[in-house]
Amino acid sequence: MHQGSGALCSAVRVRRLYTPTMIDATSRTGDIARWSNMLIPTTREAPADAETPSHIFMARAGFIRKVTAGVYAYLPLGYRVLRKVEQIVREEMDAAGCCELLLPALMPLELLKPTGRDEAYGELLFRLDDRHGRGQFLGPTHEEVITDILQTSVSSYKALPLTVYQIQTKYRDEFRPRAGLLRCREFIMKDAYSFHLDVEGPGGLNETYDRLYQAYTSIFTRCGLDFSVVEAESGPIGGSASHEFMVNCENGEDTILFCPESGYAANVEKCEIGTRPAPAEGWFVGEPTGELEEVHTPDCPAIEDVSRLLKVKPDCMLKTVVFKVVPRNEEEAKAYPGDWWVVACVRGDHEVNEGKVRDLSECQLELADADEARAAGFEIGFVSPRAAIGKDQTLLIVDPDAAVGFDEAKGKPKFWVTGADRKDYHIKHFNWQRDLGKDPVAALAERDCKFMVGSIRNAEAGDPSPRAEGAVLQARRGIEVGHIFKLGDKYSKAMGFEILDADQKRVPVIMGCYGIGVSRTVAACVEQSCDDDGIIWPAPIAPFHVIMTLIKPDERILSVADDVARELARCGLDVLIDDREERPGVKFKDADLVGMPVRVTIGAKALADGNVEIKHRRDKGKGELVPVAEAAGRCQALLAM
RNA sequence: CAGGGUGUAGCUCAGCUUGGUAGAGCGCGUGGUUUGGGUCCACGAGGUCGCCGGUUCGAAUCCGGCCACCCUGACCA
Repeated sequence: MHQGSGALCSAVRVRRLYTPTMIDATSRTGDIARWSNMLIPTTREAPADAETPSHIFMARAGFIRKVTAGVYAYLPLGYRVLRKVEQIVREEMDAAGCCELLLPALMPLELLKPTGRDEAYGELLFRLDDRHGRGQFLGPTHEEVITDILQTSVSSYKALPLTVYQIQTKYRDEFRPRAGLLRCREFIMKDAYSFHLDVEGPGGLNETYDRLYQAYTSIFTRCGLDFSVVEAESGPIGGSASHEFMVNCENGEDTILFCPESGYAANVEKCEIGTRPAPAEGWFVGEPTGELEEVHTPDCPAIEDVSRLLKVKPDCMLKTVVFKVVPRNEEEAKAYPGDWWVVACVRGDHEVNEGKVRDLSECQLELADADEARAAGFEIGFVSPRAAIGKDQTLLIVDPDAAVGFDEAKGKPKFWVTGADRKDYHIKHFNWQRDLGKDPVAALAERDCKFMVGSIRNAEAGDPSPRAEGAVLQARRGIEVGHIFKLGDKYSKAMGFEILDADQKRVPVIMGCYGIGVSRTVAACVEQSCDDDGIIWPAPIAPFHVIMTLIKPDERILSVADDVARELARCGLDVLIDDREERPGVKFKDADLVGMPVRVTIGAKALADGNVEIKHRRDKGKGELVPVAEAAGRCQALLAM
């Protein structure tokens, strides 16, 4: 848990906010391009595999082209957006005191041996053999290389703290790439790594972590995104504290939960649940609902199957999941010989959260292999909490929502269905006190070390907030665009990266790592900002700020267009002149599709009075008539809105 | 990885059940027409029907194998 940054830990939901000064912050001269000179293959129809708005529109508008599953070419307009996002990332990273470098994408497999990530990454890792038969891989992230480089180039504590970053193509052989740029096998990522002597204090990890938290907030704000920051699990990269930056979007793959009272927000994997008080009668207390009855449930290992077959709601069922203890080191393996098990029991409509089971049991766990568990007496698919009773090396944890014998809402004893611990059978009228095989109330009272009640399920909307009395969690979907981690000494220890401190003591270096999915951010922008006609780019990352639609591009009109474009460019605006010999309707449709924030229409009629038409992409209709001389100013004003 | 589905023109798809050597719309080219929200008309170019094998006089179509792509799910049994 990240300590000491108070407000930073709470959810920050940032409104779309960008100002004109951001557009021409560098006071550079804008670009001018003619459509006829560019590759912008717009289409009326989307590719059959495109389903989400960002995928459909970026394909139709000619920003990207699929080359193979999860691999895309960035066409000129797409590449311009990508570069603009990259530039924002660069500016903010540099401002936060980080320095840019470029690591290789292709690396030797041996590099992952010390941290064991060649195994840990498994199938996700893109592997290949070179002509000499040496194992190579394409980098999914770069902790090992950068640690290796720093190890051989930084030998004094005086060089720390240090934060380096790169913007690189990453490779992950996803099970299932999907949704265009949102989940790719090849994608662009900014990854940063920081190195410290300490966690706390000046120059420590926390200081950099907080600074990059702020930098990320600036980056996504400048990109025009509506996003939330949530507490997160650190996942396969490992480490302690971690925050995710989530674009708020219904199409997102991640579920986040937040407390409207306290501002607490977390990924569903991580989200804590507020106290769920014991029933008035106490845990497990309640009369049986009937005789214990065994029912034949062939081929129904899943809750859903049984629920359908027996016409029993999942919230009247107990789901029992078996984990095997994995010794964390040789000491543990020696202290606890043989197989140890943790049995987690939750209500049928809930999901077991492995992280919570791990924390409560204080053991490293993995889901038990079905055959192995059967051999140990757990009839996987038909397990009940009874299976944990009477076994020596087995801990049973029951979630509060499952640990009830009396249904307070209905005012009568709780009816339970659970496995019969025998293939193809379940039991009805399970009663904790009568049928468990030991007295759960007494076991709790005497603090039986093999039995406990604890919060071990994923949080859901409607659960009590862990941070505000009486408040209730709400759910929202999001797209993860940034993730920051405190790694601690995980990598430096594994790779033996130690350094002499001021007291001449060898200490492992403390690390942090910080990622931004650059290409995913581009897609997330489209998800969040489009309408039926196409994309509506936020000005700071639009491929061009202005599209100039020429109704009939004859010499005179072209000359006026060039003049206006030069003036706009002088103000720092990028201009795309649609000079194609196309019907006006086609050009208007394409202008809406590609989504430049401002359109300047130049036609003979308005021009006769010295006017052009200017409108924002969000506004319908023809736009307002503006004298040619005032066009640049009007465009800037619109972009600032 | 499991389950389902699809591969036919640059794109979106029909044709396959019931075998006879391939179609539409969009796009593309030429000519005309039109010129402020995907004009209209005519003519035209473009396909080893994913690959390999089998059945057959004959296969886009039937059978087998492979490959690619897509959807759903996914350590919760």
